[in-house]
Amino acid sequence: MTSRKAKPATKRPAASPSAVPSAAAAAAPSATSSAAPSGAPSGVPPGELTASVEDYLKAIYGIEQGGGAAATTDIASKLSIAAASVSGMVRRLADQGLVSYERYRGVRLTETGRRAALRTIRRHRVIETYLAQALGYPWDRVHAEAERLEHAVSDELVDRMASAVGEPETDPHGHPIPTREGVIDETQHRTLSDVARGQRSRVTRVSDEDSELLRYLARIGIRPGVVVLLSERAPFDGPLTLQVGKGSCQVGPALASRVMVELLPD
Amino acid sequence: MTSRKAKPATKRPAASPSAVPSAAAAAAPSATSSAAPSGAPSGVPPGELTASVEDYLKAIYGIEQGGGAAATTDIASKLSIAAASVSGMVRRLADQGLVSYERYRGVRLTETGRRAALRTIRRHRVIETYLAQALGYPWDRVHAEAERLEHAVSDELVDRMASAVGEPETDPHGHPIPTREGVIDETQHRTLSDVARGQRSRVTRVSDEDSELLRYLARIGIRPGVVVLLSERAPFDGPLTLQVGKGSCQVGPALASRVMVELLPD
DNA sequence: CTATAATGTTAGGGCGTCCTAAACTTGAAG
DNA sequence: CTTCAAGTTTAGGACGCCCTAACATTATAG
Repeated sequence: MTSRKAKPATKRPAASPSAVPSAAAAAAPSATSSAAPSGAPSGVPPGELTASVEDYLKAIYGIEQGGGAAATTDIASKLSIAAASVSGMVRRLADQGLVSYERYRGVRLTETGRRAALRTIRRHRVIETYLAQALGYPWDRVHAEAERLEHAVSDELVDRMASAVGEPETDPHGHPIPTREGVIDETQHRTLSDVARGQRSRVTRVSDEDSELLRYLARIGIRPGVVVLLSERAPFDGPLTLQVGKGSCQVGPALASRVMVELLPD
Repeated sequence: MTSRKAKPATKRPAASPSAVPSAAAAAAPSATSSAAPSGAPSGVPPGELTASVEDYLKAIYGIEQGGGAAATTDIASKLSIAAASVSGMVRRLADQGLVSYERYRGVRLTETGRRAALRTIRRHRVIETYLAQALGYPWDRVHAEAERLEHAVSDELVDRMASAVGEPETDPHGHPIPTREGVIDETQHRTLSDVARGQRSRVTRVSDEDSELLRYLARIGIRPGVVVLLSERAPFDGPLTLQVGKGSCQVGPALASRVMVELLPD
């Protein structure tokens, strides 16, 4: 439950007395796990989600962050599976009350689904951070390891790992770690591609899934916290010239779009 | 994301565990089904075993340690599944060359199966040790956590954990940890039940699966390394009286049979 | 050396997850 | 408004792993 309180009763669309608010159904933010006799189709003992389901929820969460509902094909490509398989699974997720779903219209996480997604994301990022800080894992390999471990660790272990590395707020790639309570910073950052010529910016996050990209970024000195000056940008989506530390380098748009930054004054 | 999609079977060559002392291997009399039949790629690149398969191999290894071939029902009860399910799985294990199997005659690990089992056992025990030593896990809870993690960790992570806690030779319950190369101390220890009255012995290992038992053992001071004097033994499989440290206690045969010891000279 | 008990296997299902092929929806372009 | 491509769903399979029932084999006891 990240968005404090959120919508339940407070956010009704004003005076309109028309008591036919469409299928507001899925919203039903029935508190935690308990009964929820009315809306909930079939209960899922929390913590009983399969690895697959957790992967779907994570994927859907990620897609929703960049727009409205998650489309079948987007989910499919993010998970590297066939779109047809997604259709089937999505129905099951809906049956479990984790997503709301209208055929041909995409998927949205319910509050329950969102919480489950954030729990998995927390696990993933805590594990990544722990591996890097406590076990000296290189930052380009923590993702793959966390991808498997996130489905196997207990809440207790995650909490112990988090506290062992000082309750970190971001993972090694700069992504925010949800709290135990499911609160996460959802600020959208712009990427290096959005930075104007002459602008200085500070790297906040980098895409973490591509190991090779991460190794390259490390080599040219780009990691969260580093300040970058975009000194030149070739036209037609050409390469950008960057000043990083006391060196400089040129990067293509594919890389630039994977580096998130915040603009610095002046 | 997890890349499923196992179409072009192009996985890593699965780093072979270096110096393996000769593979006496499956050259045994008429190995059931040695190689993959033509056509269907039924070969299993090592390291691609499912969690279930790893559990079976571990169970079979454990049963073989206490006698010859592993019986279907023993495997079933160790894994808490129906005997019929074991029959089916065992056939699949044989197809993969992990066990040799003769109907109605029980199962034996092949050399390949044995190595796989030991790798899983190494993972399990390294994880247990790491959790206890590096993260302060209580010894009665490491087993359950390791039981899930053992199927998810990479070899690299296991090695890093092992080296972080000083390449331990035993887990927190005293069980020997196989080396990377699959070498393990298979000495059979006697249990407290086998100790004669007046004998002193040193605890070497304790059964690790029962969390309650472990808590109780901790309470009465029994852990690997501790010296115990068996001062009294009631007849008819009755309780034993032990001197542990400067205290004394009485324990029943169920507990005594779960504590492994080595006898001390008088 | 038979009965019967213990043990093991086959038959027939079910669930979860994935796949390909084929049909259907939707939305945008003509 | 029709047409078509892109996106989505259904149909029909497959595989892994589990289950219960029923049947087969082996072991044991009289």
